[in-house]
Amino acid sequence: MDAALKALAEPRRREILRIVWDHEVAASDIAAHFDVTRSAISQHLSVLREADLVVERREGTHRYYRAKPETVAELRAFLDDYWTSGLGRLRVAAEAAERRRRDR
Amino acid sequence: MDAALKALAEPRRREILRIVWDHEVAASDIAAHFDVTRSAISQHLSVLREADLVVERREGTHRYYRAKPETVAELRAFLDDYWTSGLGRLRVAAEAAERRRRDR
DNA sequence: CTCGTGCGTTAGTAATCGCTTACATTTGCG
DNA sequence: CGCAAATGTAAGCGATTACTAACGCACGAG
Repeated sequence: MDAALKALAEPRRREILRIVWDHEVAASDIAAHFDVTRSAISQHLSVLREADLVVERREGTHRYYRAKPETVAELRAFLDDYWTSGLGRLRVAAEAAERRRRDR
Repeated sequence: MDAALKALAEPRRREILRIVWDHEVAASDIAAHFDVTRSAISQHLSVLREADLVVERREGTHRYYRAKPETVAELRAFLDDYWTSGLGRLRVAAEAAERRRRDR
């Protein structure tokens, strides 16, 4: 999950994920969208695959990538929880105030 | 916005932002939560401040930090849009298919 | 079997990151 | 003023990042 968020902190990878969101796209077709080398894209795809954000299917000499909706959904849920889990935050802040009072 | 997402890709900074979510907390109180140096936390706070995710208020020798809800909301909106903006994705995928057909 | 194509992998590089240690700055207090 | 507390800043370090260039490998066509 942490790996997924880190992977999407990179704009290029966000764009790649968009491209393969609901279609399988071959690596070279993905690379055609960018000004960088195929190699760079291949490495980005590795990062996305290791973060489990995309899946790869091989067919002949081609390699098709597609977003993995489960992981995307998990990441989304993780963030939604982050924005809204106020209880944990309040507790931690209260502890800080408490500690400050005690240590003086 | 990009800076904000990048800032939150770091677990420590996510935790810091949580701590100052709805309370002003002094730098040293924030640092007390972690095993790393005050200095490291100070640098994390700089990153968060430059990403406009927190604001700083000085009072005497203290420096109080608090999350900036506007930026958090913007980031959240940006991501919500990312997850759901399907039209752009379809267009891009269609272009890829088109290009592939043309180039053969 | 051999050659071109599609892609990954390796090696190398400049930049950035997260961290520590040491020093600087500001503020309040006696 | 002189010292201590709260905090930032600077310098340096090992790890990682995003990239390029070059090579390697598997597959399909002839």
